[in-house]
Amino acid sequence: MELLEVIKSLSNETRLNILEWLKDPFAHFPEEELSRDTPELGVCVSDIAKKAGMSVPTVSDYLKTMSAANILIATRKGQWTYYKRNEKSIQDLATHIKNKL
Amino acid sequence: MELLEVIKSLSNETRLNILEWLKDPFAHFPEEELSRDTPELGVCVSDIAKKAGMSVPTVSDYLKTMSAANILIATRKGQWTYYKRNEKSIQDLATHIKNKL
DNA sequence: TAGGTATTTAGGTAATTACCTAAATTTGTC
DNA sequence: GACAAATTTAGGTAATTACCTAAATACCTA
Repeated sequence: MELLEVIKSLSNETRLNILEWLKDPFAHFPEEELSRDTPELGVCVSDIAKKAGMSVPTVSDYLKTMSAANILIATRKGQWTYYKRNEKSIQDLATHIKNKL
Repeated sequence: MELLEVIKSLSNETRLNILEWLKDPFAHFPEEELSRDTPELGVCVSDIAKKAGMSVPTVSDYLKTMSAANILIATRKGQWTYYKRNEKSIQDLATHIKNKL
């Protein structure tokens, strides 16, 4: 785990919000958006961008940064890219801070 | 705890290094520097700046940022300001990431 | 009060990050 | 192949962060 990269990927309010929204997508995104597709893959870029109130390219880049840091998992399905949390990496981060930092 | 403020205070390589050096000062700073004063207060600004290879004002500002985020504890004694880790806040951060993020 | 050391504050420039719009790419459908 | 939708890439500007030097402040001791 590249601690600095992970921390940097979380050092922005919108990115931190996205991570929290994805903890419980049904609480944060309209049901009709989620149920269009397989919700276990996560939420697609444009739905997240809408929720964040930011442009799609900006949010696309945020999501890419977070999945490069391994905090999110991206799944391409057709023309959509879905993002969900990488729970293992998030727990690894907590453990690393607890024991090593 | 202001999660974003804490994360931002850690989102820099030098600041992250400082936090690690302070975990075991005797392993990272010359003994004669530490023993000049009461080591339980931590390490003074100029010793940390020397170790980091950066200017004193830059490091002074880094340390201020980290103690504003409550990750370090500052103690002024005479003309020196000593900094040590705030172990409780670091554990709180780990717990917060584990359970809430 | 004078002078020395440690630190902080001020003020500057360079690098990075935060966003945007426009253009290009990918994938699905007719 | 042509068109449409979703995403990504490119390229730009504004804001923030990363540093520095110089100046100011704090505290000690003679």
